[in-house]
Amino acid sequence: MSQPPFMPVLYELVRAYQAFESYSVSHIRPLGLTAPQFDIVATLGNTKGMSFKELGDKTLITKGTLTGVIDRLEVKALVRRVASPSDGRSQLVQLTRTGEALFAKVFPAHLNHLSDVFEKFSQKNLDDMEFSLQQLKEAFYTASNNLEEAA
Amino acid sequence: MSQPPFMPVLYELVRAYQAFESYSVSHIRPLGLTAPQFDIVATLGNTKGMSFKELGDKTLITKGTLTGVIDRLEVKALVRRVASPSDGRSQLVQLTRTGEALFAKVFPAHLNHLSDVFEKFSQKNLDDMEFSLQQLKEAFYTASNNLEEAA
DNA sequence: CATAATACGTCCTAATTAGAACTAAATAAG
DNA sequence: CTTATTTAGTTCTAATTAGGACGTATTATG
Repeated sequence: MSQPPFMPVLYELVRAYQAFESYSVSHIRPLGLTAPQFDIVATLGNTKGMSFKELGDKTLITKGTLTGVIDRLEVKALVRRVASPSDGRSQLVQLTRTGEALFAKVFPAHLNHLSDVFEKFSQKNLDDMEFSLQQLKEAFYTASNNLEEAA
Repeated sequence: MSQPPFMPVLYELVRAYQAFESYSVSHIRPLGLTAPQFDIVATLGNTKGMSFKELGDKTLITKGTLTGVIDRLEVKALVRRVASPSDGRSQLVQLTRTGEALFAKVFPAHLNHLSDVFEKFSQKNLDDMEFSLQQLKEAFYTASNNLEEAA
């Protein structure tokens, strides 16, 4: 009946993530973008574009989902699909002129919004957080790999 | 152009959360449950049931979503809706006999699945992680409240 | 007590989500 | 070179997601 010692960590992980999402969205939503849409625009900013595969790896959005998100950004004229010159299966996604303008306006503002959260933290404090989260992430990766090997 | 010092923390937060979700779902999915459905069953286990409001607060599932999740669990005969005796607006959600049996079988197994991840961590290690995540969560809460006050 | 303001859960809509089947293209194996 | 396997992106389905409108019930205000 006693609670395992790792439960508080998982509880706080979920709450912290949700708090971040909620705070982040409070700034993104009024811009007329959803969180995934903003994520895509932010990822494409200052690049020459990238494939669906690469976009998915960076944003953790799976391919099935990504098709729809890009569709909607294309309707808004913020991104465009371009056939890859090197791979006939691959589509490159790029910001349009409009998309670049939005990125230039909105991305710095979003960083500013986020920076308010971290005002009170020292660099050491941030480093400790990063380290804790890395440890957690790695532990889940390791455990996942152990499952695969067992299969 | 230089990256704000808090970006690595946010990056790791998102990755750690995703890694947790992915690992957790790998155990839940084969049981025929989705993550939110499992979350509800786990939350209702060893209780006399609770209102939608309380369920939502505990699981961070918003009301609009919760109605559908409970609907599907009711179809599976794992939970039931009961009118609240004290509040005419409120519905209590309880596990059925079947739901309790599933909880008794599946919840310990899930804890066991999760415990594999944390094997290598000392208690101090876990405490540090929890502290870091609490700090993060609180910082987002504080920043959100500041926004509200400004409005 | 009568009315106003809240609170609870449902319904609706648009978007995201993952996974599986599918088509087309590239790469590996023989 | 030909076949087999793998990979990229689209399409489809079932479920989740948040937010807002809505009806009903409760609580606060006068």
